Parts: sequence; C-alpha cells; structure tokens
Amino acid sequence: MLVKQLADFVGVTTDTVRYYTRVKLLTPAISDMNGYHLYSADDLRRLRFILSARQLGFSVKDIHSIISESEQGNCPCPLTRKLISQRLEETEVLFKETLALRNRMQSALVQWDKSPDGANAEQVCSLIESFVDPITMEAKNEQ
Amino acid sequence: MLVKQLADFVGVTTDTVRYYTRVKLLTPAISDMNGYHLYSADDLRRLRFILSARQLGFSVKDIHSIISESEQGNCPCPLTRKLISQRLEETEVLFKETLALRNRMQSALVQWDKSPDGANAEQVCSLIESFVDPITMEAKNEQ
DNA sequence: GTTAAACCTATGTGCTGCTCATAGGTCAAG
DNA sequence: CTTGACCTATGAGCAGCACATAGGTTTAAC
Repeated sequence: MLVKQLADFVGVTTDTVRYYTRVKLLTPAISDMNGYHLYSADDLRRLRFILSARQLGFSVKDIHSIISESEQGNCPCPLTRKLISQRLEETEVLFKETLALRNRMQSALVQWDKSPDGANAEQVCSLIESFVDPITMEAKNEQ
Repeated sequence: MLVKQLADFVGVTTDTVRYYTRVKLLTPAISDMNGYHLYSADDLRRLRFILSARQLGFSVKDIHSIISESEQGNCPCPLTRKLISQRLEETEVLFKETLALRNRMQSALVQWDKSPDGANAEQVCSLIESFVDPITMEAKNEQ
C-alpha cells in the first residue's frame, strides 16, 4: 500500500502519514524500485491506534513510549493511565487559560463597543492600552 | 538600558525581549562598543503595548500590523477591532476543542477506572483501543 | 511510439512564540 | 592577574503537522 491509499483509508493527509513515518511511529518497507514507502496491514492498524491516542490527547512522544512498552512484551496500560492523568492536568490548564482569554476578548469587545476610535500621539492604540481586564480588577479589589 | 533591565522592568525574560527584537517589534540602537542592544524609554512603552496586546490574543503579526498602521499616521483602531473579532472566533474554536478534549479525557479516566489492564496480542493498548467517546456515540444515535 | 496531462512520490522548509544551549564579554573583589 | 558572578548575542530546538519544490509514474490520446 502506498502512502496515499493508507491516508485515504483513515481520512488523514499524506503529510500526516509521512510525519508519523518520519518520527518512526510507522516503519514501512521501502521499495528498491523507486524508493516509495510500502505500508502493510500492520501499519494500518498502528495508524488507527495512533489516531485514537491523539484523540485522547497523548503526545507523539507518549505514543512512542506506549508502543515501545507494548513491543517489549509488557502491558502498556499502567503507563497509559499514568500518562493520561498528566496530559489531563495540562489540558485543564490550557482549558482554563483559553477560557480566561476568551473572557478577556469578549470583555474587550463590549468595552470597545462604547469607545470611540481615539487617535493619540502618546499611544499606539488607545483601545488596547485603555482596556481594563474585569478579572484583574476584581482581584485588586479583594486585597 | 540593556536587555536585562528592560526585561525585569516589565517582568518577562530576556529571551522574550530578544525575540521581540529579533522580529523587529522592538528596534533598539546597537552599541558600537560591544554590540549590545540599547533600549530607550520608547522601547519600554512599546514593550508594554506588546504585552497588553498579547494578553488580548493578538498575534505578533497582528501587533506588527497595528503598530505599522499607527506609525503611518493612521488610527489603528478600526484594524484592531477587525483583528480581535477574527482572533476571538479562533479562540472560540480552540476553546470548544479544548473543552471537548478535556471531556473525552475525563470520560476515559472514568471508563478505565472500571477496566482491567488487558494484555492482548492483537492490540497495542486495550484501554485506548476500546475507548468509546460518549459524544461520538450520542451523535451516532441521533441519526 | 511518444507526448502530454493528471496524479503521485520524497525531501526540505515554514509555522508560532518563545526557550534552551552555547560561547564568549564585563565587572568587581581578592 | 585571576577568579567568579553575571551579563551578552546568536543559533538551534520544540509540536505537529502543512506547504513548496522537484521530480517520478500512469493513463490516454494521437
């Protein structure tokens, strides 16, 4: 199976398959006729595994570790459990940051809706420079 | 002012200041004695502006555009308004994706809490491969 | 038989916003 | 004069692909 066929099979781009190949998550044979990568049914199974793991937030490095554990004959499940709780913590942080950013941006839109475009020689952009984050203000008032 | 002093002033690392310098958001003079970057009070003001804009989700490229508009004597506010609504849409997408990922990961933790570590020659990791996303299932049942 | 178009391939670079590694300069104390 | 603490600039590295490039393959038409 060539790269395009494999990629179409699971609905990703050839670039994605090539990336996983480059980092050795996939290890296809190489045709000695033309140097093309030749993917097997095992590669297809493994690619499906990779995509499932990515969906659950595992990094490419994590997937490497899990596969490696499995190939050494050990059960990878304990490692999988350990890794996902780490990744979940990180995702929680990212989630909170993204939520906070979204809130700031929405606040800015509301504030700016009432503000005129102000040209000022002292400032680059009056909107940005005069924005006050309600959350930051709240924290200040609690002191 | 040398880079460390400027960085300490606003509470970022010298690497961050150097990065903004490298992409020409800051344009310090260069000492001909030793090649060190010499930052002015204007650079300090501009750095503060950059950090405010970053807090609101503007990209480095956006900030370039806004500063450039301002330096050409135009009021950058209309551009600022346009850009933030674009960035807000992107942040909304990221937020939803992150929320969905967090939910999947939490579901996995719950499902796996009841699942034993299963070693299986056919699979890389039974936990990952047997995980069912409740959201995906829900969508399926609605068809 | 060949020639052109459509489609495929591998490799290398680019992206964002920093962070880290490296090699070397500066300055005050001893 | 040397040692050590502290500073500097430059280049590379990170994640996870996507894109640009140059060239190979296949099919159909002539």
